[in-house]
Amino acid sequence: MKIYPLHPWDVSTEEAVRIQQSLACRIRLRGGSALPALVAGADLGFSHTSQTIYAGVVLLKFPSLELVAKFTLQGRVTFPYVPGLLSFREAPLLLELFKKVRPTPGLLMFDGQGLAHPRRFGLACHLGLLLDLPAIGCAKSRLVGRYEEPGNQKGDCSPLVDETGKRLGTVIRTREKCKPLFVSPGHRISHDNAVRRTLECTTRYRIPEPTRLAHNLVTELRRRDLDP
DNA sequence: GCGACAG
DNA sequence: ATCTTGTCGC
Repeated sequence: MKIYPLHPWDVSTEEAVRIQQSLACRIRLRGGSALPALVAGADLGFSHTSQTIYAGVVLLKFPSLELVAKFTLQGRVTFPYVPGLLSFREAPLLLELFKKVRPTPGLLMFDGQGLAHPRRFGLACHLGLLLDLPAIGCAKSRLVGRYEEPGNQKGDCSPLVDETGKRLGTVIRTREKCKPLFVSPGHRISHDNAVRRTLECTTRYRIPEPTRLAHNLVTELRRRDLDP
């Protein structure tokens, strides 16, 4: 896949914030109505004993969600975890891995926020922009925004809004009796289509298949690399 | 100063 | 994120 190198990664936290502020205006919140043929899920796994990190990307056929390819790569962490700057910690290795991914999927799903970010530029926005593809952020918890608890049935939604009342994303009950998911557009997709695609990618688990399978992939890779 | 804070 | 067995509930 092709990557658009819009900025350096070896930066300070202050520079990282400025990069996010300068790129946020390039995010497009329209699109995603065309059915993708393939959906990609990406995730990272960390080691507790070393600085090693494991990246994984899975390609699923859509809408059948049949797994058609897996890609992995390991590297080292070079940036600390700072709420709001997650992409500077995770995106470098994921981008390296995406260079190996083929064929190019029509939609990307990430474990983290998209628009629902302090500067409206979460991980899904950052990667969606650098890969220039529709992207969705599917986070397991809230970073910013307020919301009312969604209903208890699978598919029940509640808007996530900022202090002004402007929409940042959607809180979705993807499975009964489980904590909801925080879904927001990453790039080239609308709120409604981000919600629609997320639900279409969700089966019997709380986490949508793309990111769930990508998470399983990096977890087994890490354990096969540390145990033996 | 205190609480909040994606992974 | 990561360390962990059983266990309570559907």
